[in-house]
Amino acid sequence: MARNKYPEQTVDKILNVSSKLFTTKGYDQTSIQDILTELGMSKGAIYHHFKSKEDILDAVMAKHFEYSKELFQEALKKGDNARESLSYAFELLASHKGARELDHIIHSQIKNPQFVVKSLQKTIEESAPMVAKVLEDGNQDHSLSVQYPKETAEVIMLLLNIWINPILFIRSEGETVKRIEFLSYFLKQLGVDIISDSMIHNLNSIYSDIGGYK
Amino acid sequence: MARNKYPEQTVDKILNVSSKLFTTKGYDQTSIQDILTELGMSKGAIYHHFKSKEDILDAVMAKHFEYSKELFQEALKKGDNARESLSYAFELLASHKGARELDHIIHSQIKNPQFVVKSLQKTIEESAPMVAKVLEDGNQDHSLSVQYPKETAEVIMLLLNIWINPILFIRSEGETVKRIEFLSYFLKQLGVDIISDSMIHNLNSIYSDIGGYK
DNA sequence: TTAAACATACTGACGGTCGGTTTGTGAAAA
DNA sequence: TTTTCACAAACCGACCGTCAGTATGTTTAA
Repeated sequence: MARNKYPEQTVDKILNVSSKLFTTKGYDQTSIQDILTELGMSKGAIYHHFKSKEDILDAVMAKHFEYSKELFQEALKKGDNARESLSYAFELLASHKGARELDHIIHSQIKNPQFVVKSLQKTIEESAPMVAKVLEDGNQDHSLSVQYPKETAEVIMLLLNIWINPILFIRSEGETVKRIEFLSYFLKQLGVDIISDSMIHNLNSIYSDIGGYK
Repeated sequence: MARNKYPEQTVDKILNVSSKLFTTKGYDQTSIQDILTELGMSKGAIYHHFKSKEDILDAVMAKHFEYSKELFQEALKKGDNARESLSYAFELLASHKGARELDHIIHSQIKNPQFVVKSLQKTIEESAPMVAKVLEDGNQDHSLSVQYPKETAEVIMLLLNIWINPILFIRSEGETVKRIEFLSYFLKQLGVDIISDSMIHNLNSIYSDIGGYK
């Protein structure tokens, strides 16, 4: 089989299988051959579409972030003002439905230093600016009052992704609840009162399901 | 040469050379052979003392954290109360003298996902508890008033290590200054008023020297 | 017919293993 | 006290399997 009519489908297949293997086995522990075997393809195929293994990882990450970006933007459309919009968006991301999609990624981060670092960078470069914009909107429509919107946004996303998410650090359920409470508390101090009790409950039950607790 | 009288010296040599190579070339980019060549030793020697390449990395990290731990504990002895002690300790860590020791480590993190993740874990598991204890002391002697000492400590150390440190994210000098200001501001909100203007200035000039700015 | 889309055989480097060698050490024998 | 010797720690280096990446060929849509 050569000269496929729809090479984009091939690229998609490669990304899907790679994503699955990277997140289940870990990036280092997944060989190109593993991907090829599962795909029933050849090395020529993969190296025709991607220039290196890391190039595949980058594409996988980009795809996932693209998805959560759309999810987030969609949720932002709800609510009467910026504060409510942001609340909705977080609630959605924290809901089972939304989080499930990212389950296997989140869960496998500990095995994947590469994943952690890449997702850190994407968090700062892509997610945080979106949140920052909403915070600034909130300052405009007076639903929020945030002194450092850009920095606050980065810290929120950073803490959510690597501190509260119970993957990097094995801990008990209670500890995660306290972290979420802390985030809520300190966001209030900063004039961002968006985390509801139901959201704390939701977040915690998600993390509990994922199995990050000892 | 076999059956060296002082094997600890051999272990030390291995760790020193490994640390240097890991931090200059990156962990993945440093081969066991690179280490052996620089040491003038054999594979048998290295695999006699360490069970794997990652085992060497762990030992290197442990050694560095041991050093900064001692530095921190020493600084804590100064000051009339917990708040002042903590201020001193941060000031020391932020000073040129103290930070220089960690220069090459910090500077090379971007090349080293393994380094970032390991240092994240060490930060939470070792550094943060030390800071948390001081915060609690501060609650006792009424020099501080912190509602969530444990969580606050973790967030401080996390932000210092991976958010303010301009290694993971290339940025301009002004952006780092703003992050430090933000940290100072939000610590005050949390009842931890320990970051002085001179410290902000110091931190920034350090990061500037290291060359994390574009 | 041309170039994109694959296939296949191969290369070099790397982490780790393993059988073997050297030598410090502690205790028994002289 | 001195000598001897068994043992294990320290070290050597050839070798192996694996893996990312390459060189070169073959097929087929346009």
